[in-house]
Amino acid sequence: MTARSTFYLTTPIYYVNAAPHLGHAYTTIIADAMARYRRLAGDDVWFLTGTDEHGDKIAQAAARAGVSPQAYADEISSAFRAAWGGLGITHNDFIRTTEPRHQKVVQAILQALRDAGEIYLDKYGGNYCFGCERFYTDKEIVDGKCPDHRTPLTYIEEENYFFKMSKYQGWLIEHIERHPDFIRPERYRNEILGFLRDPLQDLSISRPRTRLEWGIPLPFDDTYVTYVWFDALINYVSALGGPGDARFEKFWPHVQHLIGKDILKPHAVYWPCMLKAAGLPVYTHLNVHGYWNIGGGKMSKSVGNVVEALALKDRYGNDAFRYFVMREMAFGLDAAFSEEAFVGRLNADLANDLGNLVARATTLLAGFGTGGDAGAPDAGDQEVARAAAEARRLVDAAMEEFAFQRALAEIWAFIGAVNRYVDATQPWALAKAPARRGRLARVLLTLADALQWLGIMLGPFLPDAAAKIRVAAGDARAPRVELRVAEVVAAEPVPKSKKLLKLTVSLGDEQRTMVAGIAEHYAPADLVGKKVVVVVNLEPAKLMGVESNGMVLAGSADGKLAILTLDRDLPPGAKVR
RNA sequence: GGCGGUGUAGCUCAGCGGCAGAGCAGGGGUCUCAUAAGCCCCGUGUCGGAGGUUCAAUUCCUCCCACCGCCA
Repeated sequence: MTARSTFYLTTPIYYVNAAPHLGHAYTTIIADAMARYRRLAGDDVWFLTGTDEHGDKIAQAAARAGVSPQAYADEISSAFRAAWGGLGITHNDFIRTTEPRHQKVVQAILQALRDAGEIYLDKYGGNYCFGCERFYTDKEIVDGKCPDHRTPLTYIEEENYFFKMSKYQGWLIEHIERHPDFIRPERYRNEILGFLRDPLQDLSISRPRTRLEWGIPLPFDDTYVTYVWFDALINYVSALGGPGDARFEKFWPHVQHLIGKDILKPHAVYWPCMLKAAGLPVYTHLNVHGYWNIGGGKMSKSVGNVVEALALKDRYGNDAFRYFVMREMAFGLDAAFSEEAFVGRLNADLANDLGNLVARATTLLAGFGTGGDAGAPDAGDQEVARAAAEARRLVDAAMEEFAFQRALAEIWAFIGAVNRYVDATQPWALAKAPARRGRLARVLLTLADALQWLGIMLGPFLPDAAAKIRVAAGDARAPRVELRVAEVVAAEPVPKSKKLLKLTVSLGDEQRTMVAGIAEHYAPADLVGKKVVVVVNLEPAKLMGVESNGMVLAGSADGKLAILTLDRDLPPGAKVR
């Protein structure tokens, strides 16, 4: 028994300059799987995603489209919401940086930092690229042009506000060294420690409104707006209502961020320094994943094939898509995305191993049932239970470090074990030997247990398939209710009972006593000769001293009660299906 | 240019001082409950190259080559 723990998980907020694609979907899917997994473990989970909506690029795109920046952001943000709906994402909140609740917290934090002397105004000049929304150093410039856009740069001299990030360099290095899994996997931690070996610069956090209108105004100087990261990163705090809010106080101390490696530096360097300066606890873990390579080339947000990749979800199903991205990519490393690999996984893992196991188990359970006295578990049966427990332990360990691919591999190792168990025990052969019915029942119970376990453990990864498996396993275990037509041959009140009648019913070849709670609605004489519907395979039960061997079916509503009868005649004992 | 990473079976990768591993693909066999699925069997690969340390190196060290990342 572990104590119920609190867990706050975030995805990045996605920039609304592009429609949702594979990169966004991967991050969000693994976050969802993690959130579902922790909920399954009984944790108190808050799972946040959202959209980042300010900046030049949005303003420009809106102008090109002939709409306001807000209308433009509304449209793309809705597309993200819709995409997550389609993928069955179970986020608890969706934040947008244009929402008042976010702007309020950003401004409060900026003002507090300004008051504390953490923000200062300074003048500087440099070569600026409007496309990149940033200055370039002389060394970076290629032939006097932007190294990225290949367009001419503009020399700009202006005053801006700066955050005193450099003063936190020593603290940050020490924090990372004292918490080895603060940034994980390790390769990204090393990358940041390498970066921090050189002096850290202060961070420019503003842009003059003359140049950039579409942003959050600085609370202490409204001729400026907040620039990029001070706006975007604070979403993780503002979505909880900010310091002082009950939700913030509850979840913030347990926050873990999930990001792609493209935004490592802001999250690993700027964000901890910002939090430290604001007097807020830093996150517990920054979990960093790699890129998807598509068709041999780099994944790029502007390339159409990343959108096509997401379309495979519609062609092959949500579960298949989720499974592929989580199983194929080793967390933290890059991976290749191709329809060929996708279909390979689909066939080998989902259809052959899992799908076939569920199909054969369902048929076996439905065909032979789990009724009757089950024999004692033998070593093979116990091994299945042991394998399930071991798999659970390994999946827990893998999920602790966001190793989704390993978690799935462990579950599939169990699926392999169950397939081997079915082959070894051969329930179809046991069914042909009447003397081995007890053994058969035990094997089928073991199989039903295994199926049930899979239905639960696969839930975070394959929500739809897992739900179907749980239904199949539940049906197998639930004793099938056996219904018959019965004729009431005698009826009398049960002594000292207001509600109960003792009925004697005929099932054709036998007579039984059944006690029914219908005395307030039917007189004994009204019932004799009636054809009713009864349950015949119940355990005997004693009611007010009378043993009842079955149950008469009746419906009730608003104090009225009616027993089920036939609208045509059938002989007593007729089966009801 | 500086720092770091990676290079292992056809493919994707694990192992990281003690006789080279897994999954997939491929070949063979077998069962019939099952989705032409399952299960069983089949891998001598200069562990990128060259040197070195060691009784012993895929594993540690140095250099080189190739690719990748971060920084400039």
